[in-house]
Amino acid sequence: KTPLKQAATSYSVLTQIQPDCQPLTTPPKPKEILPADPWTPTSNLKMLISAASPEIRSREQRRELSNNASEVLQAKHCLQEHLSGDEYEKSQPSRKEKSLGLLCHKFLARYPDYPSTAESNYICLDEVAEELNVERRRIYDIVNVLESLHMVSRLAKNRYAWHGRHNLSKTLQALKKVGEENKYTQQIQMIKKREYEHEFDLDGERNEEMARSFGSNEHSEMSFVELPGMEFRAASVNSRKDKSLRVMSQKFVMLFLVSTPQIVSLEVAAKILIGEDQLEDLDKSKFKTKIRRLYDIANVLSSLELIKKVHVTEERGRKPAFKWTGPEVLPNIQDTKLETTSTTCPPPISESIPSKEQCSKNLFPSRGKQNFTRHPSLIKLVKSIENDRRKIQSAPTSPVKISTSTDQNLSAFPSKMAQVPAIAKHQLEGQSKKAKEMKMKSSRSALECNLSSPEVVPKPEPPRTAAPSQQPALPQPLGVCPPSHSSVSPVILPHTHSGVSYAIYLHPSQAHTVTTYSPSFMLQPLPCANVTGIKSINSKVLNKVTTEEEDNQVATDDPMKSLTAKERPPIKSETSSQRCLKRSQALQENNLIKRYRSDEESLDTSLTFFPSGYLIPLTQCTHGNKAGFLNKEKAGICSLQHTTYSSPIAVTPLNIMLSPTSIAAAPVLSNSCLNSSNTCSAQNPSSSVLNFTLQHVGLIPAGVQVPANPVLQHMPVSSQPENVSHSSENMNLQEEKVSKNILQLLDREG
DNA sequence: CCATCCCGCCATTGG
DNA sequence: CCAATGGCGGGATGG
Repeated sequence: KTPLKQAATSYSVLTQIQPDCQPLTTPPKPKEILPADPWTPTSNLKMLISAASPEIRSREQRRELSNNASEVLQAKHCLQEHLSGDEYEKSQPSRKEKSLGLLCHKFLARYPDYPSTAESNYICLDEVAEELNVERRRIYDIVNVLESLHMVSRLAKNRYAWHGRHNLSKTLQALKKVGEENKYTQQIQMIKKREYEHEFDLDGERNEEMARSFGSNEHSEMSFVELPGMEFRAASVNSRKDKSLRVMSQKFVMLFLVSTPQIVSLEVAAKILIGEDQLEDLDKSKFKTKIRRLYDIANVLSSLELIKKVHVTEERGRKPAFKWTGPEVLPNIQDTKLETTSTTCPPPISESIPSKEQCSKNLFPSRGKQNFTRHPSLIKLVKSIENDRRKIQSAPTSPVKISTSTDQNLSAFPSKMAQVPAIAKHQLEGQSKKAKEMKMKSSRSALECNLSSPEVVPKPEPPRTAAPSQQPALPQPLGVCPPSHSSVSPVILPHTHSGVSYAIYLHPSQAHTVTTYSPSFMLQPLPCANVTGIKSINSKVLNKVTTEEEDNQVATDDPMKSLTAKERPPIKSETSSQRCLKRSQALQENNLIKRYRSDEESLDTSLTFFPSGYLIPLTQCTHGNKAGFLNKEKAGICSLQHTTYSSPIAVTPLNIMLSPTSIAAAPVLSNSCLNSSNTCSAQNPSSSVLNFTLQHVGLIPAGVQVPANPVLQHMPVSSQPENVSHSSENMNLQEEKVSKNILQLLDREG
């Protein structure tokens, strides 16, 4: 409102930006370096640029045009528009310029990513607020989420310490772990599932089941996740840990770290974050508020370049979502010695040993005042384990032993197979709007394509470039990855990720719709219903993620949609009849679902999990032959790395890479998939995968199909065994995990 | 219209 | 008790 405001901002920003030089002290407030020139769009522009450049400077290795830069540029454009038009708009800082994101950039620009010594940088809220010319309130917003990442810590009122990204890696590890313990993956699935059902919406009876499905889901609240080593001092000042924004922020991050295509839609996030306290409370206003907060958090996370905004498009329309762009988080196996170098951030650390030691305590503080908030989760873990045990014991069916089964969220499980992005999307250079932009985008996306997948598949037919020659190399899948790009290609690391996602390849005509979905859903009884799926037959766009520059369509995970998808090409005759029956069958299936549901009920969260042995990471997608096969099968499946681009035309087939493990596990697959294989004529995806896989690996001749277990075939509800055994497996592994951790701990201390 | 999210009121905290 | 914090959601804004 006041012109002074702007002027002040501009100089303060200009002068504060020497973080690289003297990180040791809070930059003195230079009062009159710049004769605060009157506010003009131009000056503001300058400010923005200057704000940006040091940022960029400080992270040379960064991708050229990161969100960071682009964001600023965007603002710049905005301003330029103002300029060109009429600069009469002098007084309108324009909402964007006051955005939290921008503010956050300014804030971050003041401090180095990796301060040389942790203790040296202090932040005085007052000061910052003043210098940045914002309401103090806003600073709190920023600082809170920074604190949730342990990039800062509170020292006293008005006083924070700046740690930069030194702790980031550890924090993320911790968060991921907690997220796993919280079964966030499952919760996400749950939400999506329900969402789907809702949409499926047969007659008015959807609410009834919704109510209880979450019932078992009493998730004890977890509180702020502390980083060991950061807690000192905290006790006195940090007593109030229940600050929701911080916790919320952590949880939000967890969602990313836990879900496999690291994309989280606001909606899902909000639901989960709400669902934790109060279960089903589709309170509209509460939801709305949650979303609001998430935007706030997302903004600063974006500024930190940990996430970026994308869109998940499905038949309903596009939903806002965010994609993790931060460092890959490895399950923390390596001890404190080896700093897991994040892919994104240069690990300049060399002398930060003190701080590291400080943090290196252990992730599971066992006693003393270290009893920070870590405990609740542990407790919860135990609780949930016991719970599981109980459930299992009371389970109606005796568990079937599945050797390789593993829970999704056991990241520790050595599925050595690296996942390499499977599909590459080639941009159609058909249309043009803004030449330059276009150029930029396409080049960039091409780049990303390259990164995510060794080869770009221009068209389906001539697999020329493609690598039919590319044999499914079992042992080392990684080789293919271009090592260069940092932030975009975290893939390089052997992706120990637990949950692997799969993509369904659609018929060429459906084009631009590649979907990833998480395996766990495949075993759901729902597929049947799906297949009968109403709009599925023609539904073209199932799910896609669009980047800001809506050029790239990224695959995302939405089990439902994707399932719907595979129904597509009605090849067999039965399909038609099936279609006729759609309606009635649908109802029938609905019942089926319910039945299943109730059965499920005895089983905790009741999600059927895809044993990890089923992981079928894909190296890459290649020629069209396979595509044909897949299409015929109505579904192809491959695992995706986070980003996948689909071409409007090209159906990108795949190479499946199998590890011995998965092969071993394969037979089981036929078992577990039958539940969906009878009612619907459509072939069950799982068996498709199996067959495809086996064929591909040469275990069975092409053309031969491994039939689903004939006996079980007519048992609609048959997933229980897996479920059970699964849970138990899960439990065991978790326990094992815990004990391992404890051992580690002891080891370290000893 | 609707996705975003700025703004600042006002309840809590904590010093 | 008062300043520091930080829920919270109305309503503005840009696309």
